[in-house]
Amino acid sequence: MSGRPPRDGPARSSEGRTAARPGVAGEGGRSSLTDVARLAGVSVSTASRALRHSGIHLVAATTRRRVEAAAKELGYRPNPLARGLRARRMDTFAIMVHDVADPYFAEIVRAATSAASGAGYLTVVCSSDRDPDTELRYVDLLIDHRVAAVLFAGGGLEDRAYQRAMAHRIAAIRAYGGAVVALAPRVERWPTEVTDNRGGARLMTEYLIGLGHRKIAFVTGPANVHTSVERWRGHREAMLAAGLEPVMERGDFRPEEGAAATRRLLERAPGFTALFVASDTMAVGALAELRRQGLRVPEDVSVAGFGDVPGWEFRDPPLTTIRSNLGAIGEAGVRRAMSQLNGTDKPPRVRVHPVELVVRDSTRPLERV
Amino acid sequence: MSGRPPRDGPARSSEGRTAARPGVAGEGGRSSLTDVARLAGVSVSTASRALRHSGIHLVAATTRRRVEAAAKELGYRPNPLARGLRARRMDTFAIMVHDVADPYFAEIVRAATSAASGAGYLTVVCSSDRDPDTELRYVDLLIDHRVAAVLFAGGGLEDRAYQRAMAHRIAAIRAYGGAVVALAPRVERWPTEVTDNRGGARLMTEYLIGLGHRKIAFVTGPANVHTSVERWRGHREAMLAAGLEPVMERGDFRPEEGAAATRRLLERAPGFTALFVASDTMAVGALAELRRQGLRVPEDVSVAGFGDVPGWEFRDPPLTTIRSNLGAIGEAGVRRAMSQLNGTDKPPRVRVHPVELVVRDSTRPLERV
DNA sequence: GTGAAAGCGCTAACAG
DNA sequence: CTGTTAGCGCTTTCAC
Repeated sequence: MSGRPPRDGPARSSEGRTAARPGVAGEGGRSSLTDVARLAGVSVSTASRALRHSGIHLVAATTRRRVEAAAKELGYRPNPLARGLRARRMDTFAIMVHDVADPYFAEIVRAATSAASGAGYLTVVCSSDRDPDTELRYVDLLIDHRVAAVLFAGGGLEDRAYQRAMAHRIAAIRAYGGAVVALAPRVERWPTEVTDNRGGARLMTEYLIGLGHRKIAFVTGPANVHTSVERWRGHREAMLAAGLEPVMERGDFRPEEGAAATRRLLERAPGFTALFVASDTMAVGALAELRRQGLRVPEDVSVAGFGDVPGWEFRDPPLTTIRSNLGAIGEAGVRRAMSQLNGTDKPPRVRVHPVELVVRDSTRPLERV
Repeated sequence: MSGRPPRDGPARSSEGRTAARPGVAGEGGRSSLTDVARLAGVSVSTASRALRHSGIHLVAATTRRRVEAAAKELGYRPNPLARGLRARRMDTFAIMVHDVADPYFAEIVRAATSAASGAGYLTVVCSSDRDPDTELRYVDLLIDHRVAAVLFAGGGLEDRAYQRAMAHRIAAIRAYGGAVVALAPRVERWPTEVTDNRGGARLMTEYLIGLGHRKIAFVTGPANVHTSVERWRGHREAMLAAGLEPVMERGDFRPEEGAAATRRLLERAPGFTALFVASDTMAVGALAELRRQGLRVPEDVSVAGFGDVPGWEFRDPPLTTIRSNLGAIGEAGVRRAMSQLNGTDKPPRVRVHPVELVVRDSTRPLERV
């Protein structure tokens, strides 16, 4: 029973290069269940049962031990493709983001891929550039590959045609037993793990008002992204509740656009003493623009962000912002997908993750002149 | 020939929910090659040939047209799992990074996933946290999944045990026809697309020397990462060539560590007039630390980075840095993998991508007192 | 408790 | 040029 196991399958010549070393893991999963069964002296089906349903007793204890020993000796690793073909579904996740290079999404991706790999799942990352067609094409590919779950990290797009097209695809995913999770607000009624966009925006606005600011300008994301809508809604509510007039401009979540929106605000509504940019990424651009125009932060204008991307506390000035726990959302998304897959998902459908106000140096009380 | 195609396979009850709508794409790839063949009135193998080898004429033109029409009518999409099982390899890429949340890697990932998807490939992202074991476990999973290629975006680790373990796995990948590409310096002799780390470090150092600086401090990455070694080497060469004494500290590419290394440098070798931090990410930390210690940039000390992560030109002060074209490297990596897969890869094995000196506001000529 | 057999969807000999 | 056959590696009836 020592040395190389017998193998009479169609051996490819190149296979000889890496000689099978029994017991050494990571040799590339070269021996199949057939090999294991043969070495253990049982049929393939028994081997399958022994290795798979380790909980239930479908197989005699001694047989199971023999199979397990054989598997270990051969360094057996099941072939996920064969399994997936049979099960009509792969043990693979996918995460859809608007832009992986945006630190906000990168952080979610980091947490999600890490959580998934902990459960032995690989994660496909799709960066859609916020383009509906690209996103739909990606989803088609994901369906072809029968991924177990798709996590949509970006806010939904408010576009009827896109939503209809997406609905068909989601039905297809569900049809083969796949799961879908939203990590940002969407019209579709999917299981959702989301940051408290509206509450966070309200919280920050109330904080600024509490500092004595009355003329507060606001920069949000694109009108067709649900996340932007929620943040704008929260800000607006707080402003109106305080009897203040909201002033808003939009960017597309990139620093350049944060700068451009700030420029427009400076022209359209000069004299604001606080600027709330509902995205840290855009806030960087806003700070640059204010500097360019000779305005000091926070002396001349207080600036607040949203998101609190880790590592950004090193900027100058350190930004007051709303901290969303991006890592928690990524992990929760994976857990949520898992529980859908094994049928243990429970209400509530939408789980809102609390945010936290982080006060740093970019905001200060309004000095009454 | 209208309406629902006949289908006598074992229909699952849930399948009725999304009725097959012939001609409508994206229905989830529900009809198989068997369905197409039946509709076209040919055998499965003929259908396969007609759809696959569209270039060569293995099939009569009329037959092909009939098959293509049937495929289109059914919205047929080949099942990559079945194909992969047969071909012993999937049409999927993987990219291994030290940390997806590091903008440096995020940018490479963005470019690579985008290039891959252009060719119809999905991309699995693995974030190893610079941990050899995590990385090896990931590679095992990738091998199980028979990914077509693995792109290693992070510098290799200088650890014999890790290198040996990796060598076995790479052999396994090659054994099934998979490709491997390095996007950073490594001891392993893989096809490589890499930024000019050494030349870039030399270039920046010469620039600083040209500004009149004589006491130049240097921060590089971890000693066991090959990228760090290259940058340190370039810096050292330029310093010695100018008859100057190099002073170096190490960080681990995170801002916190950039700050810590700077602090150590300030203690150990106070009085330097220029600080070259061989990573933009760490430079952010360095800037924060200098500020904390009351040193102005660039008045008191010039600071230079390495990498030029897009979007970071908005920081204060805008950083003088070495621009690596991260996007180009990501794309080149995918192209390189492709050419290995179809056997058209050509020398040179290592392709070095040129860098560019980007002068901004964080450096200035030394003022002779 | 175990084995034989069928089949997931596709491709590639091998005949004809 | 096209059909028949034989798997890729695994899981799951269905018998015994």
